[in-house]
Amino acid sequence: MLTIGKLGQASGVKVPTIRYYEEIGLLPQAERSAGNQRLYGRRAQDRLTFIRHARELGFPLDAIRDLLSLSDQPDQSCAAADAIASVQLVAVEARIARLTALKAELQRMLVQCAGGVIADCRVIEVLGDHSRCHADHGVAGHQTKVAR
Amino acid sequence: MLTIGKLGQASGVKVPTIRYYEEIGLLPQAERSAGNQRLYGRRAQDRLTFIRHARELGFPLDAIRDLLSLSDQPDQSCAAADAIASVQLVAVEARIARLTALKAELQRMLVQCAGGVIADCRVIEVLGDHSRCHADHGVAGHQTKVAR
DNA sequence: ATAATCTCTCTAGTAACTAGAGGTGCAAGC
DNA sequence: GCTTGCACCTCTAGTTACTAGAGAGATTAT
Repeated sequence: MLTIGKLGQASGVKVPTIRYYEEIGLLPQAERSAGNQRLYGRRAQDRLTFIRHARELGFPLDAIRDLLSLSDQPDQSCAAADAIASVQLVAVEARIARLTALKAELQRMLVQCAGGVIADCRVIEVLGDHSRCHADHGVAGHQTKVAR
Repeated sequence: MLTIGKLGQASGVKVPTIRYYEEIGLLPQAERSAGNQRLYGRRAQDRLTFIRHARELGFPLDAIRDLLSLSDQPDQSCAAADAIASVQLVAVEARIARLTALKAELQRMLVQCAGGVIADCRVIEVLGDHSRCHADHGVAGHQTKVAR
């Protein structure tokens, strides 16, 4: 059995994060030692590694919760797991597209700004006047969600 | 002079967001009508448009704060504004690189998962066992920041 | 035995808002 | 002139996924 610190080292997840995962029910309540300290076995370690790995692939915790409950039912079809991963893939692709457009606009701003004075600065100018901007990020109409 | 609702429509920023920007000092305290309602002139509208546009390009509010104070000093060199935009460009590029790797891994997971049963599901398997994963997202050592 | 380190709980803070409660202002229709 | 209804006001709390810190108790090493 590992203490929380050892588990953190083994899994690469910080100690407060492990406690947080327990608090929100992503990990089960840990067993406790006589002195009330958390103890973890192999199962908990595997589960935490799963969570960490999924986080690294960008899955939100809610999706991970679903994936975990799926992985507890090995006889079910994996269509649901596929669906979650597909949603994640689409989200990732959307973020990439969005960021690529931003990158182009930032590059154009910087290239055109020859390093003069603020009054002539393309960066400031483009930000202040949408008509100077080539990127299509929907200034018309209502608020568009900013992709992160 | 515009009321906050009109300003929101004109700028594409939601009303509570405008109040929030005022609260954190990104917008100055608005003038008030006799009945204590906020009123905005051309300057405030320009400033808000600037903020919105910068947000759309992914700048964090702190960077926008700096850019705004720069744009109030038209005689200064624009090197500082360039630097802020450069930092943002680097951050965007890093996020793109990160997300592109995630996308590849997700695609691989999905392609290999032929739609059987959870027990044989590549999605679940890859998440649970890092050695099955081809993506380089640093499972060794300590926690890596997850790019958004 | 004591010091150092680890762990415990609890609260609060982060970014950038969003949602809701409960109450006032104001313009238009009748 | 009055009422209806929308827009506005303030304030609190919630969101995501944690992180930081205080103050106290548990383990481990010397």
